Amino acid sequence: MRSDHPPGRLPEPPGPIADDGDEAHFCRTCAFAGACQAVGYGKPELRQLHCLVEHVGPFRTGEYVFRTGNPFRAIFAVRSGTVKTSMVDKEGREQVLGFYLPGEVIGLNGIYPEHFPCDAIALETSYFCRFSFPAMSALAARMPAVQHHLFRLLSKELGSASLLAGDHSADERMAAFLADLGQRCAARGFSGTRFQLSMSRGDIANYLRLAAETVSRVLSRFRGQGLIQVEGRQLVILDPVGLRRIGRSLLPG
Amino acid sequence: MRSDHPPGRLPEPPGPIADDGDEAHFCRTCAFAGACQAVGYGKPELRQLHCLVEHVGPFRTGEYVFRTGNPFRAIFAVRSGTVKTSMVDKEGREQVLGFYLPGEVIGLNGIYPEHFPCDAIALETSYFCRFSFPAMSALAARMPAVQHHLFRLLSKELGSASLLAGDHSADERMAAFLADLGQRCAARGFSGTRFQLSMSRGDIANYLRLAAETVSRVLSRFRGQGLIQVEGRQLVILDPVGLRRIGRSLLPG
DNA sequence: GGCCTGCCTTGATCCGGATCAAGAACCGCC
DNA sequence: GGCGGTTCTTGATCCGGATCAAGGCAGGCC
Repeated sequence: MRSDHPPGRLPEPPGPIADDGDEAHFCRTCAFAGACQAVGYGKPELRQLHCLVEHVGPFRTGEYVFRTGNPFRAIFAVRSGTVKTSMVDKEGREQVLGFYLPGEVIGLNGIYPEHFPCDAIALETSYFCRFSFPAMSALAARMPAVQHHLFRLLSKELGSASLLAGDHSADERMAAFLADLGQRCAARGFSGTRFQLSMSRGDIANYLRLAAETVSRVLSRFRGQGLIQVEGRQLVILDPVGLRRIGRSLLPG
Repeated sequence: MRSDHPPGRLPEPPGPIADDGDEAHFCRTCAFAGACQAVGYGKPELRQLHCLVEHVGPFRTGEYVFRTGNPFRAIFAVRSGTVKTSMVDKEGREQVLGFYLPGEVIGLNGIYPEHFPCDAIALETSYFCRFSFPAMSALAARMPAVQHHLFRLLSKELGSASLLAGDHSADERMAAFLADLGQRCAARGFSGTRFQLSMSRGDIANYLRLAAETVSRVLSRFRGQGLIQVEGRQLVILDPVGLRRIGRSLLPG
């Protein structure tokens, strides 16, 4: 949801995710921050968690982090940048499954099939923390906090997957999408009301199961209603409450 | 997908799930059979897995196994009968999330929120194995096979949740639904081509994000095409290959 | 028996969003 | 600079499935 190069279009300061933390504190908004805290900083166990992490990147826009069918060996936490995951069905139609921001984890759906069931594609230059899954499982067995954290991550993703399933109007979907994105940006320490859409209209449409033209029209309508301000991929949410109200049937809580 | 009372409408013999197995072999088509095998029958660890299971039921048609908001303490494996899980959104509209057959597990989506995010309702008289989740986690920490099995269950559910998300025609959805159901019945040792729909047309429609009338029409059309035979809730799949072809874009594999 | 209540089916109509089409804005590249 | 490709926007038309409406059928209850 942000460019990792100073683009001159984003009014925020570089942001807290710009770099990973030092050895002691790990990535500041790391996907495993919760687990680390539970373990307790400074404990030897934390060192073990750090040991199985590998920093990978950069992946440039359009590059694959992993591909459908690749053997599942690791999960990835976004360190900076944005990724989309998508499947290509038997008819060759793409199906966007999700967008992931810094601090979020991709690859969990590869555990069961033991191969990644989807592609993960960088939407802008992106960096990741790579967690070897066998190593992580082994560590989880010795550290209940890590195990529980993994269960939680899986379960959380399960919850968000069922949200998109409902039959909702284009307006509801779009509003919920924007409100959710804003909220997730805010949770990562960015502005929750002013951010970049790093994905194309086509990707948004595909994700929301709409046509790209519909996405365009709804955005225009929302702008006309004073809910948002859009200029290309730069977005400002003017009325978060209104947006949230429109999308409330899809939104958690 | 079957009645647990001899209904006289289902030509199959009582079926292998009619009762749980003995102490040593546990439920024959148990959701944790894989974990048990990995542990090795007869090992003391298996005894521990058995210890944390509690057999609950019967739940009569329409009764709740758990409700939205109930504190999450356990997961449930269906021993016999069928369940649907559903959420009620802020507008009061029901949203069916899934149907579960013997050997399948419900409640995993409660881990993260620590409360069940949905209702689980018996569609016919049903029995369950209740696994205390704290106890199960603790056991998982000591038994890698159990831990891995839990990860797999979660990840598998993640995969199936994303299937419904795509935009597919009513015919595709319906065909995929029937083919999937048949396959799951077969995997549990029942007939994969001749079974009871234990859910109403309304529930199917809701699950597939269609109107009940559409479900009715598609079933009639499929019958006309010689794909299936339907009489109330009794279903016979006449052309599994044809059905599978229609629904192939949604079906795994 | 008669009546009521769900559930299911079938027909008629309507509407939201897909699709088709055309043009605008914005690249990167030669 | 000019040019071709991609992305985005907006308008016109079309269609699949929702909605409205009516009737059939089975089970439960008085």
